[in-house]
Amino acid sequence: MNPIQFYKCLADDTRLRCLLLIQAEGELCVCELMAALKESQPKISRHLAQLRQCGILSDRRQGQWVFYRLAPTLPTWALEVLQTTLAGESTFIAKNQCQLTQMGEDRPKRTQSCCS
Amino acid sequence: MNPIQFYKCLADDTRLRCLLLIQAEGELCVCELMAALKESQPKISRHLAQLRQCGILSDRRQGQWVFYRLAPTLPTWALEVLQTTLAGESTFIAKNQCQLTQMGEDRPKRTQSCCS
DNA sequence: TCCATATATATGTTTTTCCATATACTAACT
DNA sequence: AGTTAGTATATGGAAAAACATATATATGGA
Repeated sequence: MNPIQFYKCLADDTRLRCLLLIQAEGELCVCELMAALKESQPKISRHLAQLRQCGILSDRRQGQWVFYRLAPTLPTWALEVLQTTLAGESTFIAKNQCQLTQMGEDRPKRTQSCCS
Repeated sequence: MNPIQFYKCLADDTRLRCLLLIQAEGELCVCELMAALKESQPKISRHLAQLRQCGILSDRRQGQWVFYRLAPTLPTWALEVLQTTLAGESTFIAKNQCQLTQMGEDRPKRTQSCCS
């Protein structure tokens, strides 16, 4: 993981919020991030694609939804950077977490990967 | 410290090298960073000014030289991010550190801040 | 005046965003 | 099974915005 490429990924409002939310929640799909950030679908999708191509996120499809999580191959130092940021600036995504919970029953249900 | 502003500062090759070098060495002046990075004076100076304006670096003048160090007001999480990066990607600045030592006796001498 | 550093302007490049459209999957109906 | 409609996500292309760099010039201290 090239540190410049990594930090360029964190240096955008949309991407950093997505990353910290995914880190806090474990796994999120595009429509959940749209709701949490109140941003358009292409915008969210574009940034997630960039994060995936850089090796920061990995995705899995479950039916119509695509769920994103932190890539298991992410170097330890990069994971620590994300954890440190979330711990030190937890208020940064507070509003987004609130807006995520407001989805209520509209949030897609996760099925375990064993029997999807 | 706004995390987006912070990460934008790290998301540039020149700035990240300067930051990690300063962190590794404690304190460096413009001409030392010019030698370590083999970059022009205005380029180095401009990036250092940005890092200072963002509150990541602080400077002190000693004679003709201006020394930069990490700002004492830097939030803990931001300092930890820098430390984690340096520890995890120490080879990133290896060549720059080598080029810095090649300055030899041309490196400006530090006098303690008490009697500058 | 000389040296180290800072800044202004202009320019070229990268990044971000928007709109439209394409793909992938599901459900319902026949 | 095949067709149609609906939902979720991805992507191509163009316009706009942000960023980095080079050259020239200014400042400030010895």
